[in-house]
Amino acid sequence: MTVNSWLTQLQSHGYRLTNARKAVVETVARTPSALNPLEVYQQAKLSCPSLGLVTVYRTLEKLEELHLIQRVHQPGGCNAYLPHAQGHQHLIICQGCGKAVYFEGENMQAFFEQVAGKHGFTVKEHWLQLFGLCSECSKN
Amino acid sequence: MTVNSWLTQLQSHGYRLTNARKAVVETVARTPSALNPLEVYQQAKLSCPSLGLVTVYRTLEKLEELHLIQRVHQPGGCNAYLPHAQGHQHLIICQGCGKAVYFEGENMQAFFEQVAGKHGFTVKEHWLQLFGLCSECSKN
DNA sequence: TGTATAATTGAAAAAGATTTTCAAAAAGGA
DNA sequence: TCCTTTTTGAAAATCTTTTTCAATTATACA
Repeated sequence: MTVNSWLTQLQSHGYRLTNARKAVVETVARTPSALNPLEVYQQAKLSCPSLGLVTVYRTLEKLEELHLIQRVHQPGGCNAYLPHAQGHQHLIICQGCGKAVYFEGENMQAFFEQVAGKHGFTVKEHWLQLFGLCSECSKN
Repeated sequence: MTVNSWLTQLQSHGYRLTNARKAVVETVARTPSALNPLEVYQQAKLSCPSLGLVTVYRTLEKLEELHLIQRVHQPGGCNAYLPHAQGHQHLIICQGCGKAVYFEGENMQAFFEQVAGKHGFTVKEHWLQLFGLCSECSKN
């Protein structure tokens, strides 16, 4: 279960396990779409009523630093987070419900290097993201 | 020349040509890397000393609305702008000097549709961006 | 070439998002 | 349980972006 593994990782890096952190971790780990700090706060506050928004910011920062979550860039904003994928993966995000799914990079690296090479660039990193509709949302 | 074409476009959409707008347009059109509003302001103020930051925000908004510039997403922030590419293109950004170059999408659409289909998604849009070093910066 | 008028401007204020400060509370080792 | 250090939430501070508003300016028209 992602939640316990994240809590263990926080602890093994010297961070203490608190109710506030558990609530934030549970919220981000179980939500299938990217949430911004305010959304995490509102959701996590349900299970930890004393939670403050500041603690959400601080916890997200630690989770990102441990590569447990990752910031997601969308046309509407770039401050939402998702659990990090295993290895290097790319994202498809549903424009209807926000659901996000990772997919493998396949062998695009060679293609990227070739294209970049034409312009004299050496590629270090790449971002690939698809936007569309998931099966549920394309029904309507 | 991009500058004149942008000014003409602004005018043909009912916007007046002012010194403030000319300074902003010139700055964005001639800079080979993505600039954020503050950077545009500092640069454009050199040729229009009375310029205010607010006007930079308002002008960038209009240029984006006319699809003359486009917002660029980078790890360090998502509020910088570049001239818009002809047709659908992708970006390579130099991590050293910030220089940005567009490249054509080739035939990736079919691949994207196939990958997305595996997860039940219909693709509407995609983002692809490469980060690396340009020929100048990879020398050092 | 003036003049009227509607758009545009910059400053200041407001709004939003994020970060810092700080005293009180809580976690976890002894 | 006690002690030390971390963590917390509230408030204040900071930064970015937007709104408000009176003064200025571009442009159509006489």
